[in-house]
Amino acid sequence: MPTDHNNQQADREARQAAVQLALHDAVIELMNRGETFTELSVEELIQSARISRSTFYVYFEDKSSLLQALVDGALAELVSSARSWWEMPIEAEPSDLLDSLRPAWNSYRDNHLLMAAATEGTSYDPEIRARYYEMIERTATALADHIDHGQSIGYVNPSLDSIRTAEWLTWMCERGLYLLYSRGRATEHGETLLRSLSGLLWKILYQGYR
Amino acid sequence: MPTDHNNQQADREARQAAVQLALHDAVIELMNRGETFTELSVEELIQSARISRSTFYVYFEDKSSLLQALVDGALAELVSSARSWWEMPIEAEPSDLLDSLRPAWNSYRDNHLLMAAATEGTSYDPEIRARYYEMIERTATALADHIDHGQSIGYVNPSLDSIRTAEWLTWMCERGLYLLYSRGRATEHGETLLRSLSGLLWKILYQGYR
DNA sequence: TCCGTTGGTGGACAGAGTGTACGGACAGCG
DNA sequence: CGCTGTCCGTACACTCTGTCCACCAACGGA
Repeated sequence: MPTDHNNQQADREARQAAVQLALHDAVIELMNRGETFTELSVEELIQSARISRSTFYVYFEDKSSLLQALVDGALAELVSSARSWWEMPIEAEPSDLLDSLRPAWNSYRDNHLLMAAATEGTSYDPEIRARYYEMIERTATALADHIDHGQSIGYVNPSLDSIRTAEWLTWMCERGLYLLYSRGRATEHGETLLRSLSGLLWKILYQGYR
Repeated sequence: MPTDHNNQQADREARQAAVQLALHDAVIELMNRGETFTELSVEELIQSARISRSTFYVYFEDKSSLLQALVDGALAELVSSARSWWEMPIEAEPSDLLDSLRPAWNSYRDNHLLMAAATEGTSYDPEIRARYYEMIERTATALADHIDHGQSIGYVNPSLDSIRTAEWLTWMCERGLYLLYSRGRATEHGETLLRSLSGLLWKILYQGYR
């Protein structure tokens, strides 16, 4: 009896996952044609995903809940991929910092359409706003902790206000990535910008102390 | 005859300006209640401004052209208010940089609702996007020129790639201001963040050279 | 004063998109 | 075979946008 109930639940989840995957692919395809998620209508989505309107609303309350489902993983992955930066060894050199930024950079790159959709959703969707800003705050907190820790050990510039510095630097990274990828300039300038970012971060945080 | 024609033109412009002012006030009021410009409907706007729908469409093609008219001045003012930074004297000290940032900071603060509307409009409105990004690029270019000039004279860190550095720093400032003001945290944190921003900019650009 | 012109208004309406309800078709299971 | 669950398509009410147009008030000129 309970086993049967769990089986039904598992089946529903599998069906939802399948519908979500079809919609994910539809979103990616339509966005790759130049439309923003904001501009996409539910009609366009269901047609591209080849599901009926009724089915869409069986599994998702609205377009916002679809976006939440689509970006939750990407947001979490971005936060955790930044860990290589915080876990960089104490005796690291500038090239090590550059390498430690790549996981997060690549994570954003790989999910850049959804990340852009989330960024843009912050302006009209309270739930997306909450989730996205939570990601920003978690990243800034991790960076502030990294600064605090580095200052207590001696490899981070001790004159920095860790919280405020972490905020500014987080905003800089997040905005740069959004602008870079949403404007289709990553192919030509991505590596150059990543290197200059790494250089700036090194200069701000570590130069003279590491 | 031409004089008469010019009189009619002037009258129309005066009428348009009056309608635009009513709509500007409506926008500010509605946004101050927590709505984003994106979320505002033309219906809400005309009701708040106490004009008819037909009148709105006599003077504005759509909501986008209203926003363009509303933000053009604010965008131009922001760019020109940053000039105090570029024109800072060569022998300036950290506190001078802090002071030179205030005009732009205050300009953003005073127009923050419209600036937020423009930022958010970049995700669904090509014309707003073009204008807003032009503002960003003009600011980044002015900063890059400032860096180049400072490097040639010797008061800016010569190891910086001026173009890329200018881009990152512009994005940081722009994003910080948007997040600060759109999330209603400026009252508690504005001054602190401005000071930490100034400190970071000094450290990146001038420390050891000025 | 009268008349013509102008500008704003409100109402009507078509179209686009959203979200809901529901009947029909079909597959799977007991 | 009958029942159940799922997906589908259709219909529809609602909201909002943008357009059209008749009406009216105000104004200026003769």
